[in-house]
Amino acid sequence: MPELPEVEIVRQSLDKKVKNKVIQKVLVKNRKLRFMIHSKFERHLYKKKIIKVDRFSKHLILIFEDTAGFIIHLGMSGTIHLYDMNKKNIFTNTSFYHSPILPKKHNHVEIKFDKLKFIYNDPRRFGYFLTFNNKTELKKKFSHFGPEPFSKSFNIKYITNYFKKKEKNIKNFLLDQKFVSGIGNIYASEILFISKINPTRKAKSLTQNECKKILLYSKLVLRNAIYRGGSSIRDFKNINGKMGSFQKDFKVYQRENLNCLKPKCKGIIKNKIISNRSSFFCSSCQK
DNA sequence: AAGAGGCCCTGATAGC
DNA sequence: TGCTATCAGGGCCTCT
Repeated sequence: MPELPEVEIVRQSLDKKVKNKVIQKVLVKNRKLRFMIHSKFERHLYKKKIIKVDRFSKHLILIFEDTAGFIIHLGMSGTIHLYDMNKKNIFTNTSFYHSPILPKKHNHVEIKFDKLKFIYNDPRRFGYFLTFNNKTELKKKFSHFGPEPFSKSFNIKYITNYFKKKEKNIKNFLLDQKFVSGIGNIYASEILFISKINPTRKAKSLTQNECKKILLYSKLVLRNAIYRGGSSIRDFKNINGKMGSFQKDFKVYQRENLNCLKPKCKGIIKNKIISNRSSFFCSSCQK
């Protein structure tokens, strides 16, 4: 479900809630996720104090006092729910059921802090947990990932070099985490719309100016989405239960057959399946 | 080496 | 009401 902006919203909220809290108990109810949750997972977390919740790309990184920690990837349907035993409050980042009730089915991991319970729920099981013992190990986990859009190494030289001789379409590159990490199917369509680039264009065919647009608008679209609190597709909520509002800004995503929102453009938004993923674009103004 | 396609899952929704 | 088909925001693996 979540792309970089949604994960960032979860990170911000989660950081406030679990920072400086000590893990008292870990209960793994179902180890089957994309990768099996390691048998040492519980022991790895037990009695550890979380000093920070960080993020890289679509990964949450929970860091302990001793620089060890663990990574959470939410996959398509992973959600995090926090139950505050003092206030009897439930904080949830997403709710598929429009309900503030804690989910019953598909809870995989429960982490208990003093007066606070963390629940990881994932119906489709595309998410995963990974542990690391120190900074070097953490760095290694992300060594095969490309830069985030906000990174200095994601620059015009990097993009133009990368696209040389690349036959694959630009849409697939925006989704390719080895090229740039953090963009998913929604924002890929949005970035290409603002850049006025057709998703089916071969990467090598992009001009220097078009590469600049990819660079600029990748940053802009994601920043704006974070600012707006993430997207609310199927009721995305941040961990305080507040709805994100970026979906109000969608220019093409899920707007099939509607008018193009570019001023004076008479185009209609199309949905073309590219590599088995829907791609929304205006065939009139995206060249 | 790059690129295409299959596949891992459950649940919501649409159409009959 | 119940069946079936289709689709979903991710990304790994295998094959060519």
